[in-house]
Amino acid sequence: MEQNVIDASGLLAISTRLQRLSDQIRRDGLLIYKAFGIDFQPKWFPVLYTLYKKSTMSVVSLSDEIGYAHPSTISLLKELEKEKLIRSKKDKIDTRKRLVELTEKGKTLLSTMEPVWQVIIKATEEVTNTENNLMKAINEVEAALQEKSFLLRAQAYMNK
Amino acid sequence: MEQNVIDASGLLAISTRLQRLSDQIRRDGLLIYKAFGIDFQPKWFPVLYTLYKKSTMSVVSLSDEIGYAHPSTISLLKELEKEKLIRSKKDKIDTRKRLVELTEKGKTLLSTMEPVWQVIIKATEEVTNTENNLMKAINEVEAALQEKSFLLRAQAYMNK
DNA sequence: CAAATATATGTAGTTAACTACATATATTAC
DNA sequence: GTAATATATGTAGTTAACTACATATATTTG
Repeated sequence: MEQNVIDASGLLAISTRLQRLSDQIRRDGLLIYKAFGIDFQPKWFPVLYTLYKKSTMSVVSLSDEIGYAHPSTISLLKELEKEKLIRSKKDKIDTRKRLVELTEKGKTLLSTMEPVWQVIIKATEEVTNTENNLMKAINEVEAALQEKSFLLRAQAYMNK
Repeated sequence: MEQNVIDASGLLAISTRLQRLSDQIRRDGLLIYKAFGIDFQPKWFPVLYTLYKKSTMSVVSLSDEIGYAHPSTISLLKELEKEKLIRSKKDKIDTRKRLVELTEKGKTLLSTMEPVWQVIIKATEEVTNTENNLMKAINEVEAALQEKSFLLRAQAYMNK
């Protein structure tokens, strides 16, 4: 009985729990990069890694790829441009588009990060490979939400 | 092979993924309350629910209970006080302490929220009860981090 | 019991995402 | 081929957590 109350509280506070965990991991991530003497912020990862894989992308396609609203991507790109890790140029065909790519400095940084990534990946695996795997759980939940939103699911229960 | 790259990328971007999911769930939570015509923000939940369970608490003990830094709690309490959902009084014994409790309005709101919670709980269960249960995964990861931090685990790999 | 330390609360400023709105260019439809 | 619509980018302001610092009161120690 009391267990139900606790479960309810946990479920209702799930966004809070997720955010706290996110903050915690990000702070430690930053410390790990520092310990390796690398000037890199965890929040840069999705943008830089995507450009590393895909070479050249427009702002919106990059945003879609990493799952961010485009203004968030723009502000990350501003930082990365200031750090000279990326550069951008106009698309000759569709002049609305700004094409973004890694600079040499960016490519060099990403390759020097390889060993750090190995460490982070191992530590993350160690922490998340519990009975219920967190990464897989996130993937599954995101897939479920894509199929039918939280709000629609709730509304189905409301109409009963 | 490609699968490994995707996994590595996912693991490295874990804080980003967690935060995005958190944002998404919170936004939908707000919409659900709105749909019920209840003036309630998801972020209020941990504070109000804890006060509902424990009656009266100081600012710091409340913060510890919900796992927030105390300034975050103070700013939530300010909002809740403005909404007249909570009130506070000095601790007669230890005058440094501010004791916080629900007002009648707060208690009434929480009881009218009971049916909404049921809907949210059901929708959340539906979304999170996949093969790897998200709530359980969070609990497991938080327990693992409490035992040994992410940074310490990474450092163990660095020294090899 | 006075000084040093610890604890409780509070304020100011930061961060990293967001939404809403604005503008420029491209595409589609008549 | 022009008008209407859609798409791409950008700016401004918001949000909800945080850290760092400041102050007041309690507790501990010599």
